Amino acid sequence: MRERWLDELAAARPGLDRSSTAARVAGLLREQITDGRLVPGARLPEEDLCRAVKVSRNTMREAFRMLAQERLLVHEFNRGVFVRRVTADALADLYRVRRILECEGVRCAPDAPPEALARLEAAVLDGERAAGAGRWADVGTADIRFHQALAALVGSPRVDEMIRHLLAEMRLVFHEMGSPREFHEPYLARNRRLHDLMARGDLAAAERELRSYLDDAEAQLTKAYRENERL
Amino acid sequence: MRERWLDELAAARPGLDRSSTAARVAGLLREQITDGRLVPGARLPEEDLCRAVKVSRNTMREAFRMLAQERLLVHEFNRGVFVRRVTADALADLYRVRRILECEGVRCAPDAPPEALARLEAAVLDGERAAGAGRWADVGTADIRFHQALAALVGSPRVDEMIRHLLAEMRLVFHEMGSPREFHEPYLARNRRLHDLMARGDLAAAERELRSYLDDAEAQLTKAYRENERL
DNA sequence: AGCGTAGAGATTGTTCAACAATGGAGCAAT
DNA sequence: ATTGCTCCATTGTTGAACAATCTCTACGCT
Repeated sequence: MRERWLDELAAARPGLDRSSTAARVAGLLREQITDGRLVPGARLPEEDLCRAVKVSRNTMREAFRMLAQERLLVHEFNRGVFVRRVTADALADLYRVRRILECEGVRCAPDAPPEALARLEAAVLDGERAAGAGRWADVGTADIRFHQALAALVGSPRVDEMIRHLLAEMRLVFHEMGSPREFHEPYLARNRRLHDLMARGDLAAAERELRSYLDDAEAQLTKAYRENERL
Repeated sequence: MRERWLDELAAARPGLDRSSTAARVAGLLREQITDGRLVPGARLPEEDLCRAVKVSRNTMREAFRMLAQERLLVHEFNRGVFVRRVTADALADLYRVRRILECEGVRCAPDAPPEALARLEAAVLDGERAAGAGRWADVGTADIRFHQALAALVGSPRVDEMIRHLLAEMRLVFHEMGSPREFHEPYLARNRRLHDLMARGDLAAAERELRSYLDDAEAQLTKAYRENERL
C-alpha cells in the first residue's frame, strides 16, 4: 500500500469542509429537538422559523428535508412540517432493528479495535458518574452513547449512521413520556453488567443479557405508550 | 376493535397521496441512474436539468437532496452533484450490512407470513425465466428483488427501506463494471438453492449458503474493482 | 519545460418577491 | 349535528437576482 497517510487526510477532509447554511440550520433544529425544547407533534411554521434564524424559506426548507430524512421531522404535503411523533408500531420496529444491530455489535466485539471497547466502557462510567451527581438528563445521554458504542463494534460506517438515527428517535420517545429518572436508573446497572460480560469474553451471555435488556425496555415504553394514548 | 376497515383505508392513503414535483423529478433521475443511463461519476449540472425537466432550480435542488440522502448522488459543496462512485471501502461496508440484514431475514423465515416467502420464490422464478429468454438486465433486476424479499422476511419497514437503498447502490456497482451476464448467471442457481433450503426449513444450511454467496460475490466485485482502479 | 499567479467565465449558494394550490376555521343553511 | 360555502393563512413552485466559489486559461517567472 502506498501513501496511507494520504487516505487519512482524505478521510478527515469532510470534517474541515465548511458546511452549507442549511446544514447548520438543521443542526440548530436538531439540537432543539433532541433536547426536548421542541416537543413531538409540534408544528414548525416556515415563516416564523425563517424570521427567527434569518434565512430564506428555501434554505429553511432544505434544513427541513434533512431532518425529515433523519425521521426527526415529518413533512405532510401542503400542511407543513412537524416534530415526529413515534407511534407504538414505529417503536416496535425501532427495537426490532436495535436488536439486530446491537446484538451484531456484541458478536463483533472480539474483532473490534480496543478504542471501540474503550468508548463502551467510557459510556458506562459517564452514566454512573452522572447518576451519582443526580444529572438524569446526562444519564440518558450516556445511555444513548453506550448503545451507540455497542453498535459501533460492528465497525461499519453505515451501521454507525443507522444507530445514530435510531437513537435520535429514541430521544423523541423519551421526551414524549418524560420522567428520565425512573426510566434510566435501572438500566445503569445493566449497562455495567453487559459491558463486564463482554470484557470477560462471554459473548453468549452478553447477547442474552442485551436481548432481555431490550425486551424489558421495549415493554416498559410500550406500556407507557398505551397509557399515554388514552388522552 | 372498532372500525377495522378505517385503519386499512388509512394505511392505503400514502399511496394515493399526490407527491411533490420534487419527488417526481427525483423519481425520474432515480430511474435514469438505476437503469445505467447516468453512469457513476457523471456530473449533473443544475441548469441543464432544469431546462430539460422544466422545473425551477429550487425544486431540482430539492430532488438532488433526496437522491443524495439515498446515496445515489453525492453533493460536493460549491462543485455540484455527481452520480455516486462506490469505492472499494464502501463496497465492503455494503456487503457487511447486507450480511447482517439478509442473514437476519433467513433466521426470521419461520415467523414470516406466507406472502413474504411467496415473493422470494417469485423472484427466483422471474430470474430463471429472464435467463432463459436471455434478458440479462432483467436477471439482475430479479436478483435484486430476491435479496430484497430475503431481507423483507424480517418484517420490519425500516429494514425494508435500508435494503432498498443498499440494493439501489448495488446497481451503481454493477453499472460501474458492466457485463451483467457473466456476473449474474452463476448466482441464479444459488438463489434457487438458497430458497429451497429455506423452504425445507434448514435455516442453518441456508445461512451458511447465503454467507458463502455474499462472500463470493463481494470477492468477485472487489477483484474487478481493483482492476478497474488501475485506469 | 515547469511552476505559481491573476483574472475571466461558469456554476453553485442563497435570498427575495410573487403567484398558484391547498388546508383549516368560521359561518350559514338544512 | 352535518353539509356546503367562503375567506384567510400557509405551503408549493417559480423566476430572477446577487454573492461566493470553482475551473480554466493565459501570462510571467525561474
